[in-house]
Amino acid sequence: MSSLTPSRIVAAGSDIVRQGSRPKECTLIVSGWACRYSALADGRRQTMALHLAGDFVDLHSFPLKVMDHSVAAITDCTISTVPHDTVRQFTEADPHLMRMLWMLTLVDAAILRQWLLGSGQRSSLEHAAHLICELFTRMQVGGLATSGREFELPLSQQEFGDALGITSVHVSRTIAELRVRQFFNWRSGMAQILDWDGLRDLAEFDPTYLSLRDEPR
Amino acid sequence: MSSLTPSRIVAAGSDIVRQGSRPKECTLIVSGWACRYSALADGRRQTMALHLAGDFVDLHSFPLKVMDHSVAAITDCTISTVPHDTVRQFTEADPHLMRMLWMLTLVDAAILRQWLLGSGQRSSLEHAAHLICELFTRMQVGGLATSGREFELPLSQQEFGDALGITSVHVSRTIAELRVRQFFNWRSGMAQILDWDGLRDLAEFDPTYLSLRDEPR
DNA sequence: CGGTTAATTGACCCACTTCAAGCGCGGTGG
DNA sequence: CCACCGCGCTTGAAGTGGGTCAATTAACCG
Repeated sequence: MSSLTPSRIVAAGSDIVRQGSRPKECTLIVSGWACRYSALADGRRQTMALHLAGDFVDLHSFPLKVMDHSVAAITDCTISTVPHDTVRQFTEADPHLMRMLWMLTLVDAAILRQWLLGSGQRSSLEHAAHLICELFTRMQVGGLATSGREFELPLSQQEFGDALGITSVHVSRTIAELRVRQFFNWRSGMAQILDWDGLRDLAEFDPTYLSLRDEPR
Repeated sequence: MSSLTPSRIVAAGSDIVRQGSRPKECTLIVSGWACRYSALADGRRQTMALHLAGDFVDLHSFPLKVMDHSVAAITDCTISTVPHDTVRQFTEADPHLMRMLWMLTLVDAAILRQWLLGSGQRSSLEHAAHLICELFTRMQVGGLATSGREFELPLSQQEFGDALGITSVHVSRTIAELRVRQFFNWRSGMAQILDWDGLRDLAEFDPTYLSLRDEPR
């Protein structure tokens, strides 16, 4: 889209959008990994979404105005932005485009519901397996998987745990269990699926919620 | 809106929309309480949203087509529906209306993020306090609070626990603790806030995420 | 090759679960 | 009008998944 600003690079670890701010533009991840997160006063931190290349991280700031959470770069990220004014013009001219953007935020919400289901009801092993299935599926669809069973997962176990709502110590034990079961391996930023069916069944993963099928909208 | 169908009544406990279905209309709660939920194969169940009079429970089915979760009536509910075709016509004619509906789904998502933060990081006491603050605030805004500190909360402790991701036994103990602290009381469907500041501070409740302020959209 | 950060492992702890037994209370029928 | 029933709430005792704390090892990096 010609209305994208020239891309810029954000260093790993730094915030892209801050909670409480009122963005004037929407941010698109061109490359790298980012997360949305919120923290409590004493530092307990919850990641609410993981974003890959091709994702808008703050589309909701267009209708909602105030950010209720922050977005941070996990790896170095290349980002590009679209001014809200441009989004407004384009979407008012084209209802279909508005529906598509709306839909993107709804897929984020559907993912969020799965995370809540995982956090509330799944064991940490099931929850981790589900997140792995989700990320692998999204990366395959986005053409980001290295091969049929490998993909980059450049998170620390701490960051992975922030998404699951468990400690890094327990992430280590959980991944160890997945290794023992020969379901999954993950070392130095590279992950491989060893047994997709095993993971899928353990997690009760059903990709419907990702709305991958082409449908008239 | 004249495009609403005549309302009908759904009995407490029955499903309003089923997971996997493809609704042809959007459902509005006219009176009563409803919830969105998902369940795992063995019956573990997570509530993903609580809806009151005035809420659309499945607006997302308009852009997304397939329901990734179910909606159930908690109390007897009066509901009304708007055909997707009507929503389509009206929103294509009026971008502002589309943005407003989009915004409603985004507020649901913001609530969901708070629930995830609660489920992942807050203790059950803090989490319960936060949910109480949220519901009371929403009911006040909707004119549904009985008085300045009372409101109807017609859920069983089981249902309340399904929203928090804890067992009904632990809900009982948690509410007991809030009673001991003189923060909150809840008996036979009626709840009262005894110490708003206490609850708010315990929960770190900040209503910004509910987007209550009027803003140009 | 030393210095730093991330992952692993072990021992102990605790918030919440499970199981099970009372209890209160509204509803119903005799 | 009251005995009885059933369901939801409460309470206690015991179990457990994941947390905390701390020491060790492995990976990375200049």
